[in-house]
Amino acid sequence: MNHVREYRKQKKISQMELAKRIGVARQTINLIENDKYNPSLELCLSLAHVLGTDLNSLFWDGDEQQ
Amino acid sequence: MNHVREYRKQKKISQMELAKRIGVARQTINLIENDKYNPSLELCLSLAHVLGTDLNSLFWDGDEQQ
DNA sequence: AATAAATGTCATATATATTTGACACAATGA
DNA sequence: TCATTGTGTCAAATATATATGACATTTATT
Repeated sequence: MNHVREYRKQKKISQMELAKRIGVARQTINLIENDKYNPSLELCLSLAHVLGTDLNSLFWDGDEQQ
Repeated sequence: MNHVREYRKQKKISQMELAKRIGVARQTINLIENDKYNPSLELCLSLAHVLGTDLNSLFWDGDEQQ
């Protein structure tokens, strides 16, 4: 239940393009977008930077959002 | 360069106590505090919840902090 | 000073994130 | 309709996060 896909589409780039910019495999992006696994912090930080946002916006849901 | 240790000390709990509450090994906490590796997102989320804070406060440093 | 608690660290084992290559199918555009 | 691009997914291999047990050292606490 993260917001990676939304932010990626907002940037109008493909999974492959996003993967290339971050330096991971396309499958990694795909699996993260579909909540199939559990990325490392370093990868989350790269995603946030490349997508022009921050950790909370991508991965922190619910009530206690600041 | 995360802020786990600061928030843990603020809560006045040991690495062992924090590890127990989160359900990981004490070494895992120790290595994260000392930037020896790269926790999973799920673990980061647990840390944020148990420490009463959020992802950005623990792991998002620098300029673009919101 | 002595005892206990907290921390740093090592070595080995296991679970799982991530990679690579490939294929099928959907969507898009020529 | 054909070609292209994007996406979902599978299987096998590799890298690395995490666990377990142990020990040394530092930091309270008495």
